Amino acid sequence: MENNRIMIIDGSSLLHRAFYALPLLATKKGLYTNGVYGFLTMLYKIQDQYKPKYMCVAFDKKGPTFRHKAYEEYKGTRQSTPSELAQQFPMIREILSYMKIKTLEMSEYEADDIAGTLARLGEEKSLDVILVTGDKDYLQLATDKTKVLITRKGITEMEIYDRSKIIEDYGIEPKQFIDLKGLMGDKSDNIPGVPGVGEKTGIKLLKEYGNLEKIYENIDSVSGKKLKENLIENKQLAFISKKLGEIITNVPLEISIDDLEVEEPDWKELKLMFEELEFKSLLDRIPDKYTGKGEEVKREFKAIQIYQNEFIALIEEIKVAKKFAFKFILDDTNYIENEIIGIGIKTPGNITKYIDLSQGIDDFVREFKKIFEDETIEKSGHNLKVDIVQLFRLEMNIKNYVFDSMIAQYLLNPSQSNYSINNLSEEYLGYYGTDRIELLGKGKKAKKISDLDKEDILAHISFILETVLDLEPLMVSKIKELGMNSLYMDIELPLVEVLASMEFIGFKIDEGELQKLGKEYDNEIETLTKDIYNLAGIEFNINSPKQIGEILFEKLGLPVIKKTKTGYSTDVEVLEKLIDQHPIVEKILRYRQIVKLKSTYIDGLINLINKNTNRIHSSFNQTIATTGRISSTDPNLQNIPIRTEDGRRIRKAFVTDTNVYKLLDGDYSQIELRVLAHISKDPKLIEAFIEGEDIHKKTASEVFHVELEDVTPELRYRAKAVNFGIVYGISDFGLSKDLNISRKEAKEYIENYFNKFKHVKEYMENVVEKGKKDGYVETILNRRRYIPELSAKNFNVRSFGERVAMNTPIQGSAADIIKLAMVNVYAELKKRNLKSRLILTVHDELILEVYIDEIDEVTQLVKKIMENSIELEVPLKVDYMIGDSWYDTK
DNA sequence: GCGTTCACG
DNA sequence: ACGTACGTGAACGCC
Repeated sequence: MENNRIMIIDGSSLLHRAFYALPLLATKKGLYTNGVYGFLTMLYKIQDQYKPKYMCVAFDKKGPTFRHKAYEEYKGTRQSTPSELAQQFPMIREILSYMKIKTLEMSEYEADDIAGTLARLGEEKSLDVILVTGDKDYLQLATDKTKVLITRKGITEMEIYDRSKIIEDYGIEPKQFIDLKGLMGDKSDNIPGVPGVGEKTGIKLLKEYGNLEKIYENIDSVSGKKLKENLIENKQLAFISKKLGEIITNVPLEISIDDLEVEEPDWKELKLMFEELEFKSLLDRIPDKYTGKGEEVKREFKAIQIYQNEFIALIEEIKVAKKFAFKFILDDTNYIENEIIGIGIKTPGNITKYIDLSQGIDDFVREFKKIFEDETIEKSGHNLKVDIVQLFRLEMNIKNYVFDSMIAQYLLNPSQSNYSINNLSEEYLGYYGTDRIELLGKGKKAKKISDLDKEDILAHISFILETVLDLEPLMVSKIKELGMNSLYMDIELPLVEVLASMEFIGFKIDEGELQKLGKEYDNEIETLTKDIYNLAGIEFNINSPKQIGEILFEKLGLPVIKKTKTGYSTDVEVLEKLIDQHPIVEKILRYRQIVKLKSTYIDGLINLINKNTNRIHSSFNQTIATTGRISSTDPNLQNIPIRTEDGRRIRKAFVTDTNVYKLLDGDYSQIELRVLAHISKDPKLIEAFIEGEDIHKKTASEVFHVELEDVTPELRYRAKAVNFGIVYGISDFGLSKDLNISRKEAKEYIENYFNKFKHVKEYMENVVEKGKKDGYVETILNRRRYIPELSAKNFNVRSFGERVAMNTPIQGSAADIIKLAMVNVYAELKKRNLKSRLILTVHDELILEVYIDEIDEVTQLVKKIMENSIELEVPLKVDYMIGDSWYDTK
């Protein structure tokens, strides 16, 4: 800071400008942030440009000012600040405090008076003064030393004025702007001025006479009869207006310029704030070392490496403690087959021990197997699924694991996007250390664990394990407080091992079948490509929606049905409406379909077949879906095609291990509607399920007022759409789009439905109300999801919250139920020592590889467990199929 | 890295 | 009047 500048910002003005310049952005939690974001963007921009030595942000203070005393109507027409903006004032103040930029406010004075005063003080100290604002009134403060920086449009453009620029642009001195205000007034502040005098006339008068006093001294010589009359009649108003418009420069501030010197920000707090507000681009401004790199950790973590001759001592330590936390160190995230580099083990109160396993693991396994399998010793960890997979690889069966901090946090807040150990330690323990991503970097530049110094690995592993043990009592008691102990201990925690097992076993793939299908798809793609080029009369990239748009809507002149942010929409919905208009449309639809199958499901799957096992080992994530569902990646096995025959054939490649296994696929029938019947206690719905009726048919009969036997397939189809809509938190718009009917008609369907299923309607109303009151909604087994959107002012955000409130207990309870079934199936198979095994779940479906001799036993067992893991007001029904491939289990 | 599209429940 | 179905993941184009 070699310069001598002071920058004074009108915070109130700038936040207003930013707020209205940007669309109403909200975070996932529903906090509005657009004003704050725009403010910071501007602040950083000008700070980078001018690098002031001193900075300060002035705010208006609530309550009347001396101007109100002088003139009662001052700012009388001012609209009250919308709450979406009002809530952003505390946010920006908090951020400024972390940036170590002083904020000032004074009762009875406005921000501009504070700015004017500081500008004067700055000039007296011979500083260059820069005033930043969105308010033109500041121009009166400009001098040769004081410059005014005014936002122009949006948030990126600003214009700088000093005295000479103002004279050049307006032809009057800055000080004369005060007189100008007296003449023209200010609508937004309800300053009256002289009627009929605007900026042009005002400036003309001031150029001629100099100031308000001189105008009135020479009033007789003013030209224009009407103008002269107005001036005479409103003399008093003019002088009051001038007084109101004058920014005063002698506010009794209790602070000196020296107090405003810019300091080093509190990076740690700033980072947390930017993360909470989801300001990703601003996070780049946080120096690396505060985003968590090595030497700057607030707490230092130590571990010691031990060797084989110390195993006995460690085992003794564990046996005494009856508890330990552990984590494997792997050289990559593909943990099914990558090298195990080491393991960290920590017992409460003792230093973390690290064992290098890269040179040989057998001795370790021999010594520690009994420890991991000892039911009297508790184990804890973070993201234990990965570690349990390692134990499976080493043929160890973990027993009595009691805490996984990642899973615990997911239950406490399933909406979180990052469950890293660093996040948890910051939130619960107020310290942070070095977690994996920060140690290794991400993307292409990512290092390998094996490239790291031993010191870093030791610090990393001890950070994790120490944190886990510190978190455990805090998080467990929180979970108990919220009534989720059973959900945690009986479902989510045991499920970790189930998922680990499913990943470890994998799904056997017939690669030849995929290759064969791929060739068929390729042939068709080739033909389609030629046809499309011919029909278009030009070769182009059919994979580019942009180019398709150009061909269809510009070259071929088809009508535009809908637009996206970036141009024409060309999605299925649009293309299906255009299908009769040009033969190319049908070809494009078909092309899209086949290319999707080829690239995602043929090429994508082949890529992920494990060469050693000929199996696909997907990852099942337990902490992604906010409703409680499990998700699947690399590959996603939960969206393998089924709806069209062309796609469904992919499932022929999903087979069983050798000839001694078959696939068993059991799925819940209508689980979400059954859950709805249970939680709404709707008698009609409950009765329908108890009687075993076709629920869509029954719905059709009720909604369309026809006898059950008169329900046509078309009516049933519509009723099915209504049922889906109910589960999703229905809207007439959504239903009308789905069924291609008018909104009015859709609305009637919904009204009819709610008239017949009155308790469902009540449930919908009650759950939204409960969500608004408590801030969260719950599933049958007390899984909780917070919905801050429910208290949003914005209609769309709030409506979204309401649909989420209606849907989450339904989708989430269904997830509870299938998870419970998975845990029970897994345990029972183990207990009975069966060879059959669970390999996949698809939300309402369980897939097992069943040993041939066990088919009858396992089928009955799975069906029974799935149907009886929980007792509801309605029966649960499971349909199942057995086959040699997933295709055959239809 | 984001937007579009499309696969599933 | 607002502009919307709920929950996911992968491939691709484009900047």
